[in-house]
Formats: sequence, C-alpha cells, structure tokens
Amino acid sequence: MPIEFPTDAKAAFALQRKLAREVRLEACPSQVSLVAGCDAALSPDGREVLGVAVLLDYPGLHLLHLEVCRQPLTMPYVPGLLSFREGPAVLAALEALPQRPDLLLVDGAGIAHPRGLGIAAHLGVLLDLPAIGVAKSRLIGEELMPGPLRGDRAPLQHHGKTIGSILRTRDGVRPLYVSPGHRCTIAGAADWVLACGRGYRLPEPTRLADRLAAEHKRLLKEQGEAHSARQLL
DNA sequence: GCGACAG
DNA sequence: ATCTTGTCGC
Repeated sequence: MPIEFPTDAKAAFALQRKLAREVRLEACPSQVSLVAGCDAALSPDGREVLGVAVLLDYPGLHLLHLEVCRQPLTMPYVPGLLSFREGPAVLAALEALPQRPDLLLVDGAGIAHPRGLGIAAHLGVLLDLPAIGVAKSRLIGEELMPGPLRGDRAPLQHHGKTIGSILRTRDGVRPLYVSPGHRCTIAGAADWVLACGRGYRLPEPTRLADRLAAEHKRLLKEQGEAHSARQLL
C-alpha cells in the first residue's frame, strides 16, 4: 500500500511533520554526472496525474531518458499538500528511470513549505536523494526581490529564518523560489539551479520535464479524439 | 475573522 | 495546474 501518500488530510499533515524531521541539509554532491528532473500534468479527462521524470547528463544537460507514469487522481489541489496529489505518479516515474541520478530537481517547493516538506523534500527523503525544490511562485516566505541580473539572489525568509533563495535565472525575468529538498544546502541549491540553466528561466531538468509533460498530455488528447471519431463512424 | 496559498 | 489571442520587447 502507498503509505507514503495518505489521502486523508489529517494523516498527510502528520506524515509531513514526521518526514520533515528526516530532511538533511548537508553539503550538496560535488560529483554529479546524472541529473534528474520531474513534473506532473493532468490527463486530458482530468482524472489522472501524468508523472514525468527525465534523466540528463551533466554538465552536458542532454536528455538521456524519459519516463511517464499515470496514476489516478485522488486528491484535490490543496496548498501545502501538493505532494499527495502529484507525488504518487512522479515517484513512480522516478523509480522507473534506468539509473539513479546524483541530483534531483523538482518542480515545486523544498523545505520552503508550511511544515517543511514541500514535494521536493518529500521525494528527496523517500528516495534518499539530494533534491532541490524549484518553484515558479512563492508558497511561503517574504517577497524580497533580488537584483535584476541572472545569478542575483535574495534570501527567502520566513519567521526570521532563511529557508531558501529567490533566484534570478535570467536577466529581467521573474525569479524562481529555490529551496533545498534533501541532502543539499540553501546556497548549494541555488548554485546547482544556476549550473543546470541553459538560458531559460527554468533549469533544464524541470524545463524538459515540464515541456514533455505537456507534450505527452497533448498526445493523449489526440489519441482520445481519434478514438471518439472511430466510434462515430 | 481576514488574507495567502507550490501546481 | 488549466482556460486562451494577441502582443510588447530583445
């Protein structure tokens, strides 16, 4: 049974507080040759979650492998409980990768979360992999703006504590909210996100996972429409 | 009670 | 996330 992802909100809260204690903020890996990225999308009918995991080489950042896993949607979107909605499908995709990555970049928050366990931290702990949360918008923390140039960063603080970085990954473009997920430091997380960048706002791992998730969803939609058309003829 | 709120 | 066209700027 998927004890990792209870459907009940009470159980989910309790599990987050428990797993948050297992998060380790240590030095990020120095030797990285494989980087993974993950994201999710909804199936065309909105009843399933498409978990997507990609494996890239480093520092080349070329796509080596793509894995897509479909799981039934069991939870509505509730801020703070995202991992219980997308986690099952994304975890399955990550576990299906042919090799274990040295680092994982996740579309979503790391420890910059109400209970310290955003989806990047949740997945990082479950897989015991160095993980980084790369969010496109803020979940918690003060909205301090970094400088306008790529690489500029401002501390993401909450209740006086720094929990991540607001990082500018492209000149003059909206910053990303980066926080460590597991086995990584706050500074190291931002450094790795920049190191995995290829000129776009999103670092390659999550950018590819993002794009391929949308691509796969579109394919499913076309297949569904073709099937419906045949039924009519 | 009133706002805020990853994807 | 998802619904959606054109449009301003490098």
